[in-house]
Amino acid sequence: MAKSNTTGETARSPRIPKKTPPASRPARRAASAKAETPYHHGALREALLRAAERVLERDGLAGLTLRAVAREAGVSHAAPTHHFGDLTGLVSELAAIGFRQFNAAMASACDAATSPLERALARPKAYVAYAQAHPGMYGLMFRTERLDYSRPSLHEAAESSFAGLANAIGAMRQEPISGDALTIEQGAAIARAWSMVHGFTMLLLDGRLEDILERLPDGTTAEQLLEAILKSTVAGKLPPA
Amino acid sequence: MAKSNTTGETARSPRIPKKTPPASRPARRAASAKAETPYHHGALREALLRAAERVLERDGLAGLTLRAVAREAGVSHAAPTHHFGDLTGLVSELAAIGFRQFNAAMASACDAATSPLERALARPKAYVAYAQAHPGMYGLMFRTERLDYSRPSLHEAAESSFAGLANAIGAMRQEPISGDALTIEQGAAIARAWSMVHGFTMLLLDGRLEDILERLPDGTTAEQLLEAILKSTVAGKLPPA
DNA sequence: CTCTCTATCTTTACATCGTAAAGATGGAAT
DNA sequence: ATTCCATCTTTACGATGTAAAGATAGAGAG
Repeated sequence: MAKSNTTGETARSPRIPKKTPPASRPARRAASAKAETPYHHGALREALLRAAERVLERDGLAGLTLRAVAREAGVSHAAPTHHFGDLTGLVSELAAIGFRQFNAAMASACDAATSPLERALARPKAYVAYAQAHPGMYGLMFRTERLDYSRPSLHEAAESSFAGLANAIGAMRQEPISGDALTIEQGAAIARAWSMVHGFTMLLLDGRLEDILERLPDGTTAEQLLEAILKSTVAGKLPPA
Repeated sequence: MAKSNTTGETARSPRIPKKTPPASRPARRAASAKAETPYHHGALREALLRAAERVLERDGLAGLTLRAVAREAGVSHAAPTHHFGDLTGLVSELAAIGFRQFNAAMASACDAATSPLERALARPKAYVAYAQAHPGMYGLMFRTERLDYSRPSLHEAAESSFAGLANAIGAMRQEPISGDALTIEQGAAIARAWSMVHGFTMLLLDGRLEDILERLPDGTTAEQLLEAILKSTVAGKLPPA
């Protein structure tokens, strides 16, 4: 039954050029401009991750297999093993990339906001927008059971995402969130905001909100529904302008 | 790539005894008291579904395979094909059972409530409680991508679950929900309630609320956190006692 | 400059899975 | 009593994850 190998990870040292990284291999592969898949050396790890993201968004979670990624990158089916050790490893590193993209999208949306109302709506709207733009990635991050959060990259990226949420809630309540202690009200506020947006996103991606959307006036969009939810939630809780 | 056979379904007529159903097979398998797996005849379909639920709650979603279910039921690995046609078929029928259990749990919790506050909290609390008691089933119903909602049993059970939610929201707002048209406020209220409880449940089952729970006063439980969320959400929106 | 080492990649192999198709079996209808 | 056919088993095939052994080529030592 798959043996549940969570500790795997064969890669001894992921091929970091120690000396003279540039111009050491002069003319083996025509520089690296058009070399999508640098045959035996170079940046296979990154190429595999890019290939994995392509496969994921093209074929969905079920299509994201070690062999499909290797095919997409043009290498043998066992090549990913040396870089990620495991399917769990590859998937976890890709999820870490997803969390970083996700955090960046929300941060930039936050920066663009001006009024308090905008600042309150910017994050959740960016949250849902990212999931709609990258449904495969969002599913990888929140639907898969095959993630190894003990990996530093994934742990850090997910932690950073949570910290961003906590800070946003703290800012909205005008009381900075401490790093190591929360009141029950603070915890409830954070959990409520995250639960609502995450739940909305999952239900939306799963098509389960169609039953609601098609009963709303003419062509109401999911974004409008989300905005209605957010405004009714945030009503009266904003700091005075 | 699995060919995505969604239409499969071989079963021509699922062996419904047309005449003289009882006492027609007198003493082949020692009645049906201790006969867990009635060899060649009887209720293999139901036995498979029971076996599937056992496998699911024991080994999780990843362990729920056609062959594992067949092993658990003590039949050959191809036997489920004639009853469910497909892994999608088996999984969808099991999910339908899950939805029915789920609906029954929430209905009985609703009936037991007396005060308006209790009535408002009973459903969401029963929702989360069911998911915690049957994490495999809840994951099957809401995490799997391999469900076929065109199957009548699953469609009906899921629809009934949604109707129960809509009615509860309508009762709380003291304005019965129409079957075919919703105002934006009604849709937002339904989507908000569902999103929040579903999101909370998913985050809780995925262990993602641990970061919050361990920062709360001493040993605050998930139930207490949920109650704090619900009370702050429902504050001032209840009909007068 | 040559030789060896070793990380990287390929090949081969195996258990498991879903699914299709053909063979066996036994209750039920004629 | 005999035939039929739904049900179950057997066999087979392609796909997957993973382990292990073989090939390759860049890097470092002499």
